[in-house]
Amino acid sequence: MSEVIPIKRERRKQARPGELLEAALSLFVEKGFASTRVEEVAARAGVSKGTLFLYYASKDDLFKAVVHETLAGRFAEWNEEFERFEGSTADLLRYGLNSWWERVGATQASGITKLMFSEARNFPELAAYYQNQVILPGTQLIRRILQRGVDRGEFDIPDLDYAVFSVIAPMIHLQMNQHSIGACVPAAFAIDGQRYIAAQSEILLKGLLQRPGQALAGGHA
Amino acid sequence: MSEVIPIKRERRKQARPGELLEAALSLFVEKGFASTRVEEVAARAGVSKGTLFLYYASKDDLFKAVVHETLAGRFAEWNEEFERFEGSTADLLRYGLNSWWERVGATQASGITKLMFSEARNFPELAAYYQNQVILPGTQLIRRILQRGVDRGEFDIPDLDYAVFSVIAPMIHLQMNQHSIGACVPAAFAIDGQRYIAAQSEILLKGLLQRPGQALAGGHA
Amino acid sequence: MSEVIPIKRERRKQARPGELLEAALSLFVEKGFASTRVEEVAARAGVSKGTLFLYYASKDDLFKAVVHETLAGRFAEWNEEFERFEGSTADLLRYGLNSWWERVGATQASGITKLMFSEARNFPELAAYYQNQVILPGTQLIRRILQRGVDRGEFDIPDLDYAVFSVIAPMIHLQMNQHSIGACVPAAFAIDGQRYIAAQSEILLKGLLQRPGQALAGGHA
Amino acid sequence: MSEVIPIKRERRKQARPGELLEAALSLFVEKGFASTRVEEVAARAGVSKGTLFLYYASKDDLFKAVVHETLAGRFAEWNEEFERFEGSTADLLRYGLNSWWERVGATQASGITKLMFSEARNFPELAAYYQNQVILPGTQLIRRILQRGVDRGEFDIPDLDYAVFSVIAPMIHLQMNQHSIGACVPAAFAIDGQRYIAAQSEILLKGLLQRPGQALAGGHA
DNA sequence: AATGAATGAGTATTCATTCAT
DNA sequence: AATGAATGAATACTCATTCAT
Repeated sequence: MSEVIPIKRERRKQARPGELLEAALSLFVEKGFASTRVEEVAARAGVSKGTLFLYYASKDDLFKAVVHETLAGRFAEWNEEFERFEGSTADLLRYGLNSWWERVGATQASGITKLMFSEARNFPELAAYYQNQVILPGTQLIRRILQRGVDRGEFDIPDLDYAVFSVIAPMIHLQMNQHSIGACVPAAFAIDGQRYIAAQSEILLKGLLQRPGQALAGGHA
Repeated sequence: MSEVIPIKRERRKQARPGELLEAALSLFVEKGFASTRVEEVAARAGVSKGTLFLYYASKDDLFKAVVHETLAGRFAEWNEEFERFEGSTADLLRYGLNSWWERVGATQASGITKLMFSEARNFPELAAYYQNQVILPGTQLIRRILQRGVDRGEFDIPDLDYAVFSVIAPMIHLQMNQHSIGACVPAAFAIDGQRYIAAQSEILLKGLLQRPGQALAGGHA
Repeated sequence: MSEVIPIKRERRKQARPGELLEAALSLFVEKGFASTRVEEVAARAGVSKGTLFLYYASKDDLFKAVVHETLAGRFAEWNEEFERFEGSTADLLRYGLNSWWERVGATQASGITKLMFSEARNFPELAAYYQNQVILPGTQLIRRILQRGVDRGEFDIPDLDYAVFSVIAPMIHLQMNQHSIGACVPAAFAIDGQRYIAAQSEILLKGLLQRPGQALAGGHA
Repeated sequence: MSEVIPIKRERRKQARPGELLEAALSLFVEKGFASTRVEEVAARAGVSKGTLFLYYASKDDLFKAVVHETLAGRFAEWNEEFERFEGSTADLLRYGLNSWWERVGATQASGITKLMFSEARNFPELAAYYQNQVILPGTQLIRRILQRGVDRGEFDIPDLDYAVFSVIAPMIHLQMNQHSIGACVPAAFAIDGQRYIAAQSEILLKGLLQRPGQALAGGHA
């Protein structure tokens, strides 16, 4: 009874930065950084313009905070998870892509990719950060998975370094689409993420798997 | 003697709109629509700000013109070319991807993709245009190629509608990368387009091709 | 044990307004009224912004309080002191200037002059107050001293009303300099107040004193 | 008749910077730098806000330009003029002070002094410039005049370095007054510049002149 | 057609002031 | 009394657009 329950003001203060970042992410993704007014961000977060500047010193700072917050320490957890996986590498890859879809692709967080690709050249410093925090660890994670397949005799991959893009490309494409053209187009044309992931997984896996007793028919049959 | 000058001037005058569009495309791709100043566009095209407005009524109009100009009638020619192709569908696909790389991917024109994905939500009207002029015809072109493979017993494609993305995704990814992160990152990390196309082609084709006498090992071998 | 704290607090509380005025005076003098943020004033006084507004209803009010506090009842004491002086009027003037230097010129209080001259036109009401509380009484005090010299046959002053400025001008100049250019300039260029007062006193007195048996050589020799 | 007379637009363009500086000087003097809005300056110069920024990149830049413009090369001319003077040094000093009053003290230009003293600490870079362009040359000019008087046996000046302030102080005081308190006070209290200069000149000269056959009565008669 | 001077609506940012705690 | 989070009016500065030349 005498316990001091955190009251309105206090509770809100704690929540402010997060609410602002969420609002900023969605608006930056929607309209781009330059076309988003800080006042809109503040309004969507339910505060006044002045309050935003209490937490972030400038619009640029806000952008940086959005990127850091959304990306920070994404991969530690996943690395572990995949390290412990015990099934076939094909299943690992399927599982990975589906997990990614559920945890990232289908959520707000996926917008950050569109944001980075759209604004990279205006924020080279952030582009470098993204390269180091997302692209490199992501690429390495995928590379380790593919390597596992090769090591276990499951996969046959001539150019391992570039094969990772077979996994990355659909993820990028799906995210970019969702947050741009896909959002402007009648529902009939919209891409179904789950079906997309399923279809790509199967083609991709068939493309990677070792085929007992035969070489690729390729080239000039 | 008095002939040379008028010719030069005339040619210049004729060239203006094109020079402006070219300048605009590269700047829009570099910095985004909102962060590009019309004065920069004019300067890069070698004319004054006022002159730009002689040709395009507004910055938005300029953007639309850039998109229309860059996209107009892209596919008619290709459709025919592919219709006449006589080799295997695998080769057709390889040829298509390489052609695309040479004629689009490796050129300025590839920037339009980044532009469209970045700005779609601010120009829904253009997004629709892009959908109709590029995405639909492009998708259909690819779909026809895949269908050809299926019809001829070369390919085995469970979900044809979504299989087209296996071809599209790498093209999108490559273009987006080139004009964003890829442009901000040390050369060592840069992606080699030709190698990228080659690697993806082979994985993709292996993933699509009919495999005599066996089903996909899938799931839980 | 429980006595010490309340005393401290009490003393603090009593001291607040004074600490705030002191902080405000020095900051206003340093940076001007408009460029000084109330938050800085509060910080320098060791309280929060909100607390300042507990004591002064607005920034303007704070400014007025600074001026009133610093100027209030400056002259009553001096008038008496000078009234009782018994030596020569030259000595009285010397004594007056040196006293002023010690009690005002060399102290924080001198800043108020810079402040008033800088801000007068934005605070005409305060300018009037300053005119009445400082300029008029100051002028009259000096005028009485000069009159004393004339009455006692020590001084020869053709235009008594404007002669007072001979005394005032160096004081103003010295104060203005101290709190502006003088504060921005290498020590080598700085003006030594005491030497300044001494030098001006002597020239001034020589300029005022009766010269037995001869007229000014001046003008049209 | 066929002569191309500079037309409205062109003529105005040439005049712009000067008109802006004039407007800025008077407003800065009136209200201080911080309290003057650039829009007011533009309005007083008869142009829009945007136009001001066409000529001066920032409000700070405008301020610097005002100072430079008003002060630049003030002293070259005067130095020469005084070098050629042939009368008594007393007359030279009288002439100098009256010239100064007519050419500077009574004009808009005098406001710059108030401006510099008020804003020096916010623009240390300009304070240094003022020190070098105005205070130093001004001091030296006056010192040379006083030295001339000493050299010719006209003046008796114990502390020459600080004696210059006897000349400077009234000029500063007069200017400061004019542009601050003096502008806020009923006409009855206003200082008459010419009378001020006259009164100070005579007291000052009497204070500087050699007195044949007697020392200063001073100190302790 | 071409220029570039001029405009003013639009936007990021600051800061005096309020008020819930 | 004291705090400091929140506000929003105020202001410097930008840039698409106009238009006289």
